[in-house]
Formats: sequence, C-alpha cells, structure tokens
Amino acid sequence: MLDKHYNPKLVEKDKYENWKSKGYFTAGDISKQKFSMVIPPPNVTGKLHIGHAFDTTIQDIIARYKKAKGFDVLWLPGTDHAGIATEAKVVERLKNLGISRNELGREKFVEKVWEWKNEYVTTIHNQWAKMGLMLDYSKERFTLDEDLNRAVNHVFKKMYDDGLIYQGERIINWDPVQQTALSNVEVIHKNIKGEFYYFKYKLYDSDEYLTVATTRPETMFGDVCLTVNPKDERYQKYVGKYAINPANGEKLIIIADNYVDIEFGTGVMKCTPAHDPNDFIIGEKYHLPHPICINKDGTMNSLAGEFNGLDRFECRKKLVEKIKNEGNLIKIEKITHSVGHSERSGCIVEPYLSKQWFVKMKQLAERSIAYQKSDDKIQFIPQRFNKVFIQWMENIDDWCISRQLWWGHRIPAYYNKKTGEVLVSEVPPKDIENYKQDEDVLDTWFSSALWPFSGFGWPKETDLLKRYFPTDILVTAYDIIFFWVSRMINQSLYLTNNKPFNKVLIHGLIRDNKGRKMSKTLGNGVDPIDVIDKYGVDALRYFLATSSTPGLDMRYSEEKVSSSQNFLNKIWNASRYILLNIDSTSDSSFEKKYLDIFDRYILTKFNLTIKNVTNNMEKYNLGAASKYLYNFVYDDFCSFYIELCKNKLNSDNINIKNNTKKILLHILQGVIMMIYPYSPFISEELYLSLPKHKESIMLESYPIYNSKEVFKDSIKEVELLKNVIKDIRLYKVNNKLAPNYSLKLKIKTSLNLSDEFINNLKYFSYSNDVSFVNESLKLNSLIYPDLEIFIEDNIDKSEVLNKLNADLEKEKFEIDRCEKLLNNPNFMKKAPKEKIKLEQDKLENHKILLQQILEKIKNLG
RNA sequence: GGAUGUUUAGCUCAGUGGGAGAGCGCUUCCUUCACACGGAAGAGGUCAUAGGUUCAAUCCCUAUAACAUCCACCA
Repeated sequence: MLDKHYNPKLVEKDKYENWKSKGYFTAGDISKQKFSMVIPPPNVTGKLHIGHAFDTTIQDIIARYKKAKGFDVLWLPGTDHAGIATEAKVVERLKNLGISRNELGREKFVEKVWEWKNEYVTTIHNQWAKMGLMLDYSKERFTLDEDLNRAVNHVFKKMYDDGLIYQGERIINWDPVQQTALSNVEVIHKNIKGEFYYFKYKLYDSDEYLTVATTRPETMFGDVCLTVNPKDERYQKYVGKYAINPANGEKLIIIADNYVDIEFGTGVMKCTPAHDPNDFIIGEKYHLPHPICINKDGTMNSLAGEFNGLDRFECRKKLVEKIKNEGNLIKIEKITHSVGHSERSGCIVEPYLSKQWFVKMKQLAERSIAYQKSDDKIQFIPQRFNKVFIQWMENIDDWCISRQLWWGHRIPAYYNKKTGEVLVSEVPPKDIENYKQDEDVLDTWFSSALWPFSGFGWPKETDLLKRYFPTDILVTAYDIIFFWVSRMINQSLYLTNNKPFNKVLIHGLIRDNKGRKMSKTLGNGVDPIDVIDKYGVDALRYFLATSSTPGLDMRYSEEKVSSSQNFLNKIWNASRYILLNIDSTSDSSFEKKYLDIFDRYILTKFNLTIKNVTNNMEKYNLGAASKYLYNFVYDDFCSFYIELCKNKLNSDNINIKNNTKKILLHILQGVIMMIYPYSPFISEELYLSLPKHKESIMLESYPIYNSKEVFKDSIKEVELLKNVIKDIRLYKVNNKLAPNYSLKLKIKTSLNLSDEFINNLKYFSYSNDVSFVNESLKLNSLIYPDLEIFIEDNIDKSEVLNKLNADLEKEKFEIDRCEKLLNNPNFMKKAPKEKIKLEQDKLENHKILLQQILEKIKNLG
C-alpha cells in the first residue's frame, strides 16, 4: 500500500538501473517508425549545472513521449572533449601537483587528459542517471573517439581539396593565458572602463607636433606610420612628412587613407599592422612592414627596448609614465570602450598576427541561407531564430580553426622536412619519417559540427546512419546557435547533402531568483543535485519543463519546485484513494450501459484533456500540455469526480459501483501516462501499483483520444450542479453557517434532472432534506435559468430583497450588453454564425433569469 | 550603429481576435475516513503608453518609453 505522502527518495531508488539493465533505453526495433535525437554533448570539464538539467529534461520528455507513442526512439548520448576548457583544467590540476605541462611533454600530457576524461565521464553518467535520462548507452560516443577522428580527418581533407580550408597569415584573436588562437565567437566583447591617452608626436625637423590618441600605448613599439584622412584639411599638409614616435624615437611616415574617421579622436591614427585587424589591412595596402612587439605570453619583446619582458599592461603604465616625464603626454581621458575577452580564460584578447588554418565561410553560408529560405528548411522553434541564423550567416567571417593546444583532433597536415611543402592527408603518409605533422589541434567545434552524423558512424554508410539520420529534433539554448547549431547546419548540408535535424527547439537560459545570470563569481548557481535531494528529480523535471516558454529565459524558483512536488503528491494521493477502493483483480474495462451523467462528464473531460495534451506535446509545447493535465487533475478529477465517487461508491447498485471503480482506474492510468514523460519515477511507482500492469511503464503506450467517450450533453447538467454546490457553500460562508450545516432545500424546475443530481446535491451540500416542489415558495432562493432552489432558513426578508435587486441590475446590464451587440447590423453581418448564436443564447438565458427574478420579487413582496 | 525580445494580479510568469489565467503570497473558514505537501470561499488587473486596422483588440499594425539580450564599431 502507498504511504500517506509521496517520498521522492524511496520512489527514485533503483528504478533507473532497472530500466537500463532491462534494455528499455536501447533503440533498434525496426518494426516501428524511428525517432532520433542527439544529446548536445556536455564538456568533460566538470559537474553538470541546472542548464544541462533543463536541456536534457526537455529532451527526455520528448524521448519518453515518443516511445510511449510507439516510436523506436534513439537518443544518442555522448560527451565533448572541449579542447581549451579541458586542457586548462588538467594544466591546473598538474600545476597543483607541481608538474608542468611542457616538462611532461605532449604524449604524457594527453594521457593525463584521458585519465581526467574518464573520471568526468563517470560523473556525467551519474548525473544523467539521477536525472533519469533515457539515453541509449550502447551507442555512446565521445568527440575524440577514433571513429570521430577519422571523420574529422576526412572532412579536413575534403574541405582542403575543395578549397574551403586554407592556411594564412592573419590577425587573429590571441589568448595570452592559454596561448592559443581563438575564433571570433570565442571572444566576448565587454564594455569596460579604460583610458584614452593623447600623445604629442613631434614632426621630424620641425617644432610642430600632431596629437595622436590611443587606448593601447604598448603597441606603439609596433607602429609603422601615422594615418590621416585625405579630406581632413587640418592635416593635409603633413601627408608624406615624418613624425617621431614618442615611445622609441623612431621616424613614422604620415600617410592618408579614407579609413580614418575625421570626427573620431584627433583625426590622426597610429597604425600597428601586427596588432590590429584594421591597421593590418592598411599595412597590406601600402606594403608596410608588420613588426610584432608582444610575445605569445603577453609580455613585451625586444622591440620594446627597456620594457622588454614586461607584461603588456605593466609596460603600458611604465611607458605612459616615461612619455609624461618627457613632456609628450597631453591628457588622459577616461572612457568606456568595448574590449574583447577570452571566453575561456577571461583575459583580454590580443589581436595578433600569426599563421593559422581557416575555414572559408562564404560558400558554406550561402548554401545554408538558401536552404533556410526554402520550403524544406529546418524548422526553428520559435521561428524567429531562423532569422537570427540567417543574419549571422550573412555577416560571417572566416573561421579560425587551429588551436595551439595538445588536447584535440590534431590537424592532418604534414610538412615535408626537406621542401617544407604541405601534405593534407586522412592518414599519415607512408614515408612519415620525411614529414612533420602540424603541431596544432582543431577547434573543438570543428568536431562538434559533425555530431549529428559522425555520431552514427559517418562517413561510413552504417546501419545507424541509414536509419536514424537525419535526426528529428535538436534541443539547445539560444546562446549556442552561433557556436554549434549554425555549424552543424553548414557542415551537414555540405557533407551529407541533407539537413542534420528536421527541427531545432531553442530554449532560454536559467537565471537566479532575482533574474541574474548564474555565474561562478556571483556564486548564485543552483546545483541540480541539491534540488533533487530536497524535492526529488520528478519535481525538478516538472518545474523545468513547465515554467518556461520556448526561447525565453526563466528564473529558478524554489517555490515552484515545491509546488511541483505538491502536484505530484496530489496525483500520488489520488492514486492512493483509488487503490484503496479497488482490488487487485480490477480492470478498467467499464461498461457503457452503466454510465451515469457524471461518468459521462468525467470521461468527456478526460478525453478532451488527452486531446489537448497530445496536441501540445506534438508541438513540443511542454508547458501548455502540462497545464491541461494539471487543471484536469485538480479541478475535474480530484475536486469533483473523486469527491463524488465517495458518495457513489456507497451506492447499493453493485453494477454502478463496479463500473465506477473501473472508470476511476481507467482515468488514473491515463493521468499517470500523461505525467510520466515529465516525472518518470513517481509514474513508474504508481504504475506498478496498479492491477494488471506490464513489467514497466516504459513498455506502456500513451492514452489515445477516444471520440466515442465524449458526451457533450453531459456538460450542461454537471456544470449546473457544480454551480449550485458552489452557491450553497458561498451561502453558508456569507451567513456564517458551518460547512456541514444541513439546509432544507426545495427544487422547482422545468428541467429533467437526473436522480444523481439530487443525490449529489445532498451529498455535497450536507443537506439531507432535498425535494421537488411545483409552485414558487416565499423563501430565500438561488436562481438559475429554468431552476430555482429554495432555502428554508431564518433569513431577514429585506436582505433577500436587496440581493435580488442587485441581481436584477446585473441581469439588466448583461441583457443590455447582448442586445447592443445583436442590434449592431455590422456585427450581425460580419461576425461568424457561432458567435452570433452564442450571444443569442446568452441573451435568452439572461432574459429567463430576469423573468425569474422579477417573479421572485413579486412573490416575496 | 543594426537586430531581437520583454512589459498581464503584491511577486514570478502562462495565455487568447469574441467578457482575463496559474503558482506563490494575502483574508475568512474547515483537522470531513486520498492528500493540512490538504479542502472550501474570497480580495486583488485601464493586460506599459499613444494612435491605427476590425462588427469586435490585452492579442494584429505603426510609433513611443523602460528593461534585457545579441551582432558590429570604436585608432
């Protein structure tokens, strides 16, 4: 027997291991239609956070729903090697042990990272298990697996041959802490406070000077010229002359180029080709040299003279001091400007001239744009993200893919030791001794971009690939569209001639309860494991899936997790009640001939709920679906039908009694199945408590809307009863009568009410004395269309009259409203017929009520 | 500079071209044998502002404001 309260800890125990070991997570039933998803592979860098819990919960609900709907569901698990992030973690761990990465050497270091990886994959598995995820572990992948490495090499070679990958010397984003190049999306621009330094640049052989403003004085050692706008009348006369660099006393030629904005700063720009992308373009244009003055670790090199070896920011300080002492500092202006930071290390990124590998984006992007403008396009949910994607693609720069790291897919490029020639090859050349492989590895996202097909064994034509690719849906947060979603689309169209997924469900981020982004520095992160310990994973999952709208951020709210738990407890106790009243041999095959009006009513509501829930599940609108279920469970099933059954099950009619039990069981089964994708553990527990269950709820199928169990005619009478009950309760409250105070009620009606109506009116209102009368009584009463309920009670007549007059006014107002609408010729001409009928019916009802009230007033007077 | 989103009850948020909903909080009452992790009743909203379209607008359109996010630029 079930306990009085639902205990998540007991309920969640052992179930996951059981499901897994029984093979319920394993896809492969080819008699069914397939449904496939790939998990966004989490980084093997640490614990999963609440954002992962959110993302995977949505996917698990979809997976479980589809499985229950009869699909062969494959949800592919996997993890990402996460180059920079993981390498940084391992470097730090080794450092704490007093070991340096470089001393260890490449091979040994990579071994250490594999150890780390194995450790964290275990942690991730444990967390997936806690979340209850229906992942097919038999097909699990890691982005650095051998198979995936083959895929990566294959793609690199193909793109190189197609001219889509090239090597070039360019200004890239350099992370001086990790000492690697970064792509543009790995740079986060932040508005920070800085200084704008105004320096005197004396003209060569003259007493005059130009004022040049810069935010980065330390790069002055790499300057090659000063630039002004040719149209700038202030400076035209200086073009072609020389100025003295106050940092090192060197001569700088003054050139003219339209790039310079006359309005900005002083209109004179210093040009540092090796440390600024725009300056680099100018440098190329005028064939200027591009001296590098900063080392890879962010310290100054010998070009900086006395500052050689100093950190770049330390140098800035000292250099400004020096220039000031020499009388060449004019002023320092405080400004707020946007500065690029490394996504991983957080340090300020250095624009840096270096030789790297790039993916040419134009061609790939054009194809994706055309595809996303076609009818066959991948459907973004919500749709507006397609626009975000297209705009991004239209403005995309080439993608820097080489990283100066050890952990990752090593670039399959080999340099001939004698000639220096580059050989790109999927496998090492046979005469490897004559070659040296490129030292760099690829951007992690290069392999992630292949995930929806490389995970199934591509480029081999595997059975998995043939059956499960393209996948049906990808679920991820909007912040990952540029990193991942867009690249998967590009690569999939290019490599497989197919889309990677039919749909993309985009969700938002989880913020803290004050709406702030969760961050390590604020310490406001929420650990899903803590929440699970307190409220259970089912409540967490229910909260995550139902408290958000696609594409919008949500706030974490402990109150809502708690109220989710209360809802589950409600279902638990409804089950408990039903199980207490049926026996182990019961089944749910009720008979139609014994259905009374309330049975028909609840079956109608139940089936409409199935319809609404299913429709929303099909649209992946998990929040809306859950609301239909929630309202049905509380309002229709628990508050009304189960309460009513307490009376009904006392009936002398054994057929009615048994039929009622079957209906209760039938509906309970449906409710459990509909809550199951959201909260699988409690659902399994309840399911297994039901008579005649299968081995697991995971083998059960989803309830199906049955139009033969919809009895629209039942609604009116039952709603009337509900209203009467409510009014009687209110009457008692208003007259300070105890809830169980028994009123004498007399009913006058022209309606053909069922016996159950009277029976249940007695039951719900604690009124033992209820009977029909023919004539109107001079008593206090509740008035409904075609129905009046007299209450025998000692109530002041004048109060009754007051209330009646108030009701009268209300009715007049309503009638007025309806008549106005119906007398509007435009409304009658243009409004839909159903709406007109609705308003006509309303008017009719209000008129009847008005008549009854008038009559009542007359009788009382 | 460009784009997108948000604005609805005290708080957090759903939602719809045809009389506004939930959770939590609040008020009153009830420990009635599924559940006090509960039940019953209730208070509380010019649906940001101004125009427009429509028989009808909280919803569609156009502006405006506040807040948020993304992209680009910044010598």
